[in-house]
Amino acid sequence: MITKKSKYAIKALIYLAKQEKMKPVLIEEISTEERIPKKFLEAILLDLRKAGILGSKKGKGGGYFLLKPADEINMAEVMRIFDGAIALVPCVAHRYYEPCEECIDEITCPIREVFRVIREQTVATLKDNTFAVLLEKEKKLRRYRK
Amino acid sequence: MITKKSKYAIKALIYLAKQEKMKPVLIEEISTEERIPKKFLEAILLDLRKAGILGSKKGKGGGYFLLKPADEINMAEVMRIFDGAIALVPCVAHRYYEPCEECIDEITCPIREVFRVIREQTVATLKDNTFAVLLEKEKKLRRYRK
DNA sequence: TGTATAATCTATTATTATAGTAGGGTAATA
DNA sequence: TATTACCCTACTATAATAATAGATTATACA
Repeated sequence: MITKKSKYAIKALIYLAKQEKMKPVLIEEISTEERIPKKFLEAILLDLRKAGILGSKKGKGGGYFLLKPADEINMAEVMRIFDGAIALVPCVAHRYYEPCEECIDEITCPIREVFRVIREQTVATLKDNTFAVLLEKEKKLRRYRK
Repeated sequence: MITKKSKYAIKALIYLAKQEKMKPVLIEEISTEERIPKKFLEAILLDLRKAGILGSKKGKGGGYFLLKPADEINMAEVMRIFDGAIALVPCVAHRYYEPCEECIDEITCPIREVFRVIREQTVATLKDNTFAVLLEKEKKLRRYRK
């Protein structure tokens, strides 16, 4: 399961992607609109800034804003920031590789291949979903609802 | 990430699938051969028995054995026993459905669809991998190694 | 230049899940 | 009928998650 941090981060980024470009948005506003605990959101936005996804401005008229266009940010990179590896076992992770500690022989491990395939499928799907795509999906869903 | 319980369960089942059919294997033997803490393994095998995957026999000559042929047991059902839902968010889980507690509106949630696709891909891959398939894979990997 | 504003940093805490361990009880079989 | 091996209950250590509290720093603007 994905963590709340990842989910909150995705929600906050969708909210920011809807804004006028580069216009800073208050933590307070995102917190209220998306119902995310303010202090918790603070830490999340800070991580997104450190990862180079968001920019920030202090003082009056300050806030957070996207540093890149919405079609250049995808769900895979966001989830990796907060949840680490996307793979279900560390031995097939791409950026967070580690041998499975209980593994006797990685080379002949038959389940490794299975989890490698799953990781590739999952990463591909997450990468396809940029925040531009997510905005489009939300628009469509809202139309169908009416 | 998958839990150790799931990994140990898969390893134990592979070990049992290699045995002469219906011949009970001691917990002690599986524990030693697969390097799984014995007491921990006991609980795992018990869960597999309660799930109808394994049978057991007490007393001398007893032990655990597969109740079904290896091609009728797959990784998805095993992982569900120990890790619960395979989905990355509860709102797209098949057998363990729950609304996401922080979700404002499930109908217009754009990430739900993404995680639904990922769940379907993952489950399909896990289901393809029956324990008969895993045994075949292991054989192949051993051949290539030499 | 001062002050309100808003992000940033440092610490602490509650809760839950994981990964075991300990020790005895119970049932089947030679 | 003693042995063998499964079965059950309870406990514990560690780590991760999901927060909260309070002090600090940077910035705009009057």
